[in-house]
Amino acid sequence: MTNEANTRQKILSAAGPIFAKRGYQKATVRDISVAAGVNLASINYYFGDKSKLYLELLRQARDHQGGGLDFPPVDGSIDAEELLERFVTVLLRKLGLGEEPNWQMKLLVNEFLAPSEAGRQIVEEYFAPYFESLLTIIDRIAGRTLSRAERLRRGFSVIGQCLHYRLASPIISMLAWQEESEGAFDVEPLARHIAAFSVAGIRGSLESATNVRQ
Amino acid sequence: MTNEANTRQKILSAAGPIFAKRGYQKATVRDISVAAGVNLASINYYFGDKSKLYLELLRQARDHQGGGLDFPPVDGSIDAEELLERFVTVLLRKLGLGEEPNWQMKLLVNEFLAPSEAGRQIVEEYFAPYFESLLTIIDRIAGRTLSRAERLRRGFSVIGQCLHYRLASPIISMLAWQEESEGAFDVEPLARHIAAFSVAGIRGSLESATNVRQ
DNA sequence: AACTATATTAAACGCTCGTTTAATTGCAAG
DNA sequence: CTTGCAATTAAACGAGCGTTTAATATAGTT
Repeated sequence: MTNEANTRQKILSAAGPIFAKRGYQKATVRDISVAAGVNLASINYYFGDKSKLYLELLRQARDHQGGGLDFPPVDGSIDAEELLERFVTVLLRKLGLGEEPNWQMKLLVNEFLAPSEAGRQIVEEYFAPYFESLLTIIDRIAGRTLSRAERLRRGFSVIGQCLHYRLASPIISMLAWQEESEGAFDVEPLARHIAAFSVAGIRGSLESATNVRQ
Repeated sequence: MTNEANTRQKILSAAGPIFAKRGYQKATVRDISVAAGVNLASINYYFGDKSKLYLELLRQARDHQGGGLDFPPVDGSIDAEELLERFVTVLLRKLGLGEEPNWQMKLLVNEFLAPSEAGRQIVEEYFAPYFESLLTIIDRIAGRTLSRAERLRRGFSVIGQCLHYRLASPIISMLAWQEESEGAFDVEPLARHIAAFSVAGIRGSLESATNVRQ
């Protein structure tokens, strides 16, 4: 009993970073067992199989994804534009701009981009509330009632800009090779740009939005 | 001689869609040989190994990526905002919104997101000119001279919005489940939204851009 | 001390993969 | 007809993978 929780926990601790770094397919149970300092067969003994271990880690990541980088509450006391910039800042940080993201966030982002059948629901449970709070910020910036489709498109425009810096980072560093761009893609200036761009975009696309058939 | 080009071509034709659909890792040489109607060993006979076949296909994709969806020339005779909307429309189509993209584009996008050592240069050669032409459109919309960093950030904001619909499509269909959103994410209305959002974003972020330290 | 349920271990199983081998075919040149 | 070379084939190789097994060790109970 004293050891059950022990090796089980050792497996979980070792597997998280490995799954996050290599992805589900390329992460091998042998690597995990070695990193955990436990026998190979222990993984199947405690978790049944590789996929169940992965699912357990995904649930852990959803439930307490460490880091303390939680989005500020969306209340009425703060300027909406300021709120958006904070939202973008936190999201960029969570996505790993500036520093390495923790394995929990990596796992969730991986599932976000290529959901497995089992992981789909978990990711939805994690991201949906954040996305909805972004939509309320957008409502306040727009200043008028938007249709569901209008809100979604503006929300995706914000999220898309942020995700791009995490997804296309190899290409970005290829194109942004100049020394003059020094620091231009650090979190703070980047968040300022995305927030300013988006505030103008949200407001500016309002008049034309009424003409868009949907 | 009559047969050399024959089986070689059969392999190339069969391998393209398979690599595009499954990705490099999950695509197996056995699947390819069966689909091509060719002996398993022929692949190594003609191409050396799996990675060299893949590289050959990547080069093919870069050189003549079919579909006739080329971006319109960026000349001065057309309104810059109109140009941007066309650019976005073509990009969304290339990315496979609305219909299945051809395997050439899929290969290039896959490499774009997770470049292999060998493929990195090929992807850069393909995307760089398109990206630069987007930057000139942005210049005209901005109406004043931008620094390299300012141009890049605005370019990435446009590209990021477009890519998001290809990358996060599973999540998007999860969040946009409503019937009222019917048609709101088809190519044309989506392109109109992204173009309008971006034009406003490009112009609106100009005044604050001067205050951003970089 | 003997028993029992649990935990750990080394080894092997069965499968898939990319690749290689060695034999055979097809065909044009001498 | 025979020689020689390119092309094709069936088969196997060897490595890596997730998983299973069967034996052993450990600790709690009576």
